[in-house]
Amino acid sequence: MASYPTSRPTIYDVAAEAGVSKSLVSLVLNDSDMVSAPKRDAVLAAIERLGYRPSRAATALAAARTRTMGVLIDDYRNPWFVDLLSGIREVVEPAGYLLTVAERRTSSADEALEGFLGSRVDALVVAGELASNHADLGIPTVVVGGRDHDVSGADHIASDEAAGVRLVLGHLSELGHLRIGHVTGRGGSARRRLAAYVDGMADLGDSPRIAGGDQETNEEGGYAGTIQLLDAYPEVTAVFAANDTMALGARAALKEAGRRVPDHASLVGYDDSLLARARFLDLTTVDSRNDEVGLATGRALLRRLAEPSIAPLSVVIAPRLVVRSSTARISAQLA
Amino acid sequence: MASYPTSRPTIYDVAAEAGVSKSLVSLVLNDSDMVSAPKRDAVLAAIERLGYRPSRAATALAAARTRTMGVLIDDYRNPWFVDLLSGIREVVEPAGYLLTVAERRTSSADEALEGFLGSRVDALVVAGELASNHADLGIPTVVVGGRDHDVSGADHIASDEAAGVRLVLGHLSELGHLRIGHVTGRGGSARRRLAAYVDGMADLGDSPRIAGGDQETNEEGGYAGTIQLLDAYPEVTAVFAANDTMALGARAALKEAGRRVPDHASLVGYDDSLLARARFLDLTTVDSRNDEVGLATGRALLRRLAEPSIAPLSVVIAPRLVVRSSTARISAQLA
DNA sequence: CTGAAAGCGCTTACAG
DNA sequence: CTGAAAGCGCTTACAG
Repeated sequence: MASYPTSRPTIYDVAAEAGVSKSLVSLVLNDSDMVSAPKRDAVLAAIERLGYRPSRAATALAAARTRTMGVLIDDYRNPWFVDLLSGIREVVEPAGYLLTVAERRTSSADEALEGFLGSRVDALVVAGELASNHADLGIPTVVVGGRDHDVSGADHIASDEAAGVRLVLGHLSELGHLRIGHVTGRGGSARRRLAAYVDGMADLGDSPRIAGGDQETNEEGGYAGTIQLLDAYPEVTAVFAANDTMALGARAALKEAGRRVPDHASLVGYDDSLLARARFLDLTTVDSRNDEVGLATGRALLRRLAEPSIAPLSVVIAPRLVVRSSTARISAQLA
Repeated sequence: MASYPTSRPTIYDVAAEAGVSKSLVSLVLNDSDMVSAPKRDAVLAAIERLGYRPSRAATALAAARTRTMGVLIDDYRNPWFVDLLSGIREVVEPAGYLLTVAERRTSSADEALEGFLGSRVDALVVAGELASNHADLGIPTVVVGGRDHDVSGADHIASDEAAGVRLVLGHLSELGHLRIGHVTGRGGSARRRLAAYVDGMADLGDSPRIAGGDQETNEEGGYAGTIQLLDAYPEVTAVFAANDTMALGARAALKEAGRRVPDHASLVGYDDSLLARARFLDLTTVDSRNDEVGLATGRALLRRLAEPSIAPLSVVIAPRLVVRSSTARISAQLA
C-alpha cells in the first residue's frame, strides 16, 4: 500500500520553513562561517523537521564536483581491498569525500573506469591489475599495487613485495631451510613475488623450485600447484605459496602427500588474511600493511587534488613478516 | 605535469560535431526509436570522437531518477553478499540499472541509508541486520534475510534458514548422530539458526546442547564456543556451527581436544563459502543459494518500480545441503 | 527531425 | 544577511 512521494523537499522548502532566504540555506549546507548561530539553528531545525536531504545530483551539477572518489578493485571475494579501503577512507572522509567501489570482475576495467568518469568522480584509485595502459584520465589518479600497466600521470603506491619475499626467504633459511619450493600462479602479484623468489634463491645460493605457473591464485590452484611441486621436487623442505589462499590449498596437498606441517614441511603464505590468522591453519605469512598503503593513497589523492600539476609520486610501503606455527626449524631427518 | 581539463564535452558539443540538434542527441542517448539510422550513426560517431560521457548528475537531475539502486551490506569481509549481488545485477542490469554498494561496518546503517537517499537511488536493497525499524523510505525497498527489524512497505526475500537447519539435523541423524551440539553466536542469522536447531532437536527427541551465545560469529568465536561446548557437553558426537567461519574455529578446537574429524566428531557449517569448499576443511554445509535470493530480489525491485502500490511480497528460497567429508556415520565406539 | 523553452535543485557571485 | 540572476548539463514536451 506504500505510495512513493514524487517530490522530496528542496532547498526552497527549507528556506520557507526556516523563514530565511535560499542563499542562507545553501551557506548553512556548505558550512560557511558567515552565518549567525541563531539563523544556522533555524535552518538546521527546518531541515530536521522536513527530513530534507540535499540532492547529490543537483549539488554535483552546480558545484562541478561530486566530492566522490572511485575505487576500482579486482574482486569482492579477494578481501585484501578491505584494509586498503579503510585506510583511504580514514584520510579522505574528513576532507569531505565519499568513496564508491566498483569491481572489475563483473564489469571490465574499461567499463568500470568509464562508469566512474561518467559519474564525474573527483579522483580515482585503481587497485590491482589493468588490462592495458591508459592515457591520463583527466582526474587525479592513484595506481595501487602492480605497475604492469599504467595510467599516465598517475601516482603510485605499493607494498614492497620484493622485500616481503626476502623476509620469507630469510626466515626460512634461518630455520635451516634451503630447498624452498614456490607455488605461483597467474596474475601480476604472483609474477612479482615469483621474480623476487628467483632473485632471493640466487642470493641464498640455491636453485629455484617452481610450480603452478598456469594455475589460478586460489585454493584450487594452490592445491594443484603443490601437487606439481612435490612431484617435480620431492626434496623441498619448505613451501612458499604466492598467497594465503593458495597456501590453504597447499596445506591440503601436503597432507595428502603425508607431510605434516611444520614437522615434515614448513609452509608460508602471503597477505596475512583472516585465513592465515585462523588457528586451524596458523600460517606464517607476510602482512603487506594495506592499511598503510590506503593511508598513503588517501594522502596522495588529497595532495594532487590540491596541486594537480606536481610530478607523479611513487611510494613504497615496507611489509612485515608474521611468524606463526606453520614454519619450524628443519628437522634432523630432513636436513 | 598532468593538467586536468576543467570542461568535458557536453551534449551541445556533440550536437555541433554531428551537425544535428541537441534534442536529437538526447534522443540517441535515450535509445529512442524515432531516430533514423544515419543520424544515429552520426551522433554515435561524434560521441566517439569527442570522448563524450553524459553527466550522470545532469541526467539524474533532469530525468528525476538515477537508474541506480543502492545495496546495503553488513561487512565486505563477509562474502555472502557476493552471490547476492551477482543475482541482483543479472536481473536489473538489463533493465538499465546500476548497483552501488555501501557497508554498514564503516558507517552506521542509518548513515548509509541517508547516503543512499541523498544520492536519490531509485530503489534500495537492505541485506542483513538493521539496528531499528524504519518508516517507509519513499522508494521501492527489498529487505533480504533477517526480519528482526523491518522497513515498512518493503518486500522480503530470504533463504529458508529453518529448512537449512532441518537438512543439517536430518543428515546427521541419518548418520546415527543424536548428541548434536550447536555453536552459536551473536546476530540475527545465528539466532534464527539457533531457534531452528532447538526446534529440530525437540523433533529428534533429544535435548539441545548449545554454547557460544556470547561469541562473535567469526573464527575466533567458533573456536571459543566449541571449547565451551566440549567442556559442557563432552558427549557430543557432532558439532553444528552457525556458519562456515565458526566451523573453521570449531575445527581447531576439536583438533586441540584430540577429536579427529570426522572419525571422532562430525562437523557441519552453514553458507557453503569458499572456506567450506577448500580441501583442507572439506566441510559439510548448507548452500543458502544466495544467487537465487539475488535473482528474486532483482525481480521484486523491478516489479515494485513498475507498480509501486502493490502489496508487499515475501519470498522464501529453499536451501540445499552440501555433503562433504567432515561428516560421517557415527563410529561404533561413540554410538 | 529541428528549435526554442522551461525546468530539475542546487552553487556562485553580487548588489544592496 | 537578502534577493534576484545566471548557470551547471541534461530531459521533456511541443509547435513547426
